[in-house]
Amino acid sequence: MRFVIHTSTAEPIYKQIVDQVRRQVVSGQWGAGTELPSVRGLAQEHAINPMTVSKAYSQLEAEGLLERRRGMGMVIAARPAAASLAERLALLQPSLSVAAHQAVQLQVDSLRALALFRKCLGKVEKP
Amino acid sequence: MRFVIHTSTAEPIYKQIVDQVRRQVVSGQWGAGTELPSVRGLAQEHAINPMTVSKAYSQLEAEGLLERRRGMGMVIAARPAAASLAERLALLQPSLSVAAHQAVQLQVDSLRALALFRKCLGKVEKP
Amino acid sequence: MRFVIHTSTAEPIYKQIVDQVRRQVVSGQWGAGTELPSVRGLAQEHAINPMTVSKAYSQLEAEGLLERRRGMGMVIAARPAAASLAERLALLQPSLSVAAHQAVQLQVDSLRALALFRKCLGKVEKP
Amino acid sequence: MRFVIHTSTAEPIYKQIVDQVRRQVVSGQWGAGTELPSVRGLAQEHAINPMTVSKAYSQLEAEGLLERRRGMGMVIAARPAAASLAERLALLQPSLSVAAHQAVQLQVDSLRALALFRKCLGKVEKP
DNA sequence: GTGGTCTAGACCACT
DNA sequence: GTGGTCTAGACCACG
Repeated sequence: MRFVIHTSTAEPIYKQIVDQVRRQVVSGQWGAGTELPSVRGLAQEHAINPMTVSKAYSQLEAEGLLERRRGMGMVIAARPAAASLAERLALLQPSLSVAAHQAVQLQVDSLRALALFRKCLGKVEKP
Repeated sequence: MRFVIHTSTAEPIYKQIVDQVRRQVVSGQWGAGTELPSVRGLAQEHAINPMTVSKAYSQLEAEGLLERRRGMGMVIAARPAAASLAERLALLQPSLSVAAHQAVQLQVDSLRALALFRKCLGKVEKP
Repeated sequence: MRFVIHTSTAEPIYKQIVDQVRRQVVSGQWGAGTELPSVRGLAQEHAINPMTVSKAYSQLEAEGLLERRRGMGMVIAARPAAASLAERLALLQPSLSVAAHQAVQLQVDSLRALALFRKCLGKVEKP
Repeated sequence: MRFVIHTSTAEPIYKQIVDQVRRQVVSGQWGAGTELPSVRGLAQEHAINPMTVSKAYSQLEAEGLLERRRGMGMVIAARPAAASLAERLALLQPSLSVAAHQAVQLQVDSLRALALFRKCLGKVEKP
């Protein structure tokens, strides 16, 4: 239930919140019904504006990831099953296409590019 | 000598141009003296604003990567030898780190992610 | 290309904008590529805050109904053809169901309810 | 004596209750002395907060539509005769105006809109 | 010129 | 207590 906010990064604060909630839900750590910190509470805790938090929550609500309990805060919404493997691969492809394009432009051959990607995966999985 | 511009991406157009020129030079594919497309030509070809192309060229000129030949457009500046493999891998890493991060968030295991990346590389090399 | 904004209504301003754009697109009156008034322009024209307009546009962009042309304002996104008559009737039905429910509770018979509705339609068409 | 509560609608719960009672009384279906469901009973039946029901009843009491009988719950207050047809039509008009506005924006012609409304009325009367 | 982001502070509605 | 909405004004990135 903890958020890490970097106010000095280029990434917008509201986006940091959105992504963190999204990850917690996708990874199953926050199941349906989990209550989120209140807009004002989260804002005060990190010394940011309540509007900024509200914007993040609103976006997550629009996505169907959060539900508003009137007068009682936001909770993780009931969700359909996780996306299929094919769907998740389709979501992953754009980033890999971009990287592949860069590898070719940099004259990095496929073997080395794949080795580097494997290394990156290892780092992310066990940092 | 071809540019690929995505106008619907979050990445600014001028940055796409800068990065692509940089990679072509760093990888040694565009040697010193190579002529770049004219500002107007490139702008018209991709239906973007000439100011945007100009901004990208100006930034590259400020870096010393391009030289302005009066009345003859821009050419790749005289440069030391192409970057080493290690340098090129360092330039490639950020994109792969992002993709790796997304793969883990999407619960796509390493084997499948690597297979997808290999497929993307194949597509770019032999389209 | 005109918006009607009621600041004294209970309905939020940003929602009025969202709904009006949505209907204009769904009914085919605003085709793909139609340019929308700028955030600042629309705000000034109706004496409302630019943030309010921005919020509406952002929501429409998240829905995929609008596209952001960087530095050039928002346009109606490329979309499938206008919704069929059946789809438009489906969008209209909820409001009419609510009204029908109220009519029955108010003991207003169907003939009189229909007559009143016809009158309302006349007013809207030729105000 | 039944209420229909939609918790996922934008319309506040307390207002749904107030409006439904008001219409039943105005149309003469609930005469003076009719007993209303208890705050707790109604709240439990629809899984809503008793405070919400209480707020609705209090507002109706303030209007003079309900009377509090100590220890015996609320009853419809003694009232002049049911509202005239004109008054009831005036209460119905706002909903129909909204629907008419939407019909025009959706390019649904009057004939079809009226036909759809007739269908909705039929459904509500004989569900 | 365009939209995006954030802040500070106000008022409202709902539970 | 909760979130929603709006205002006013600031700064930034992009074209």
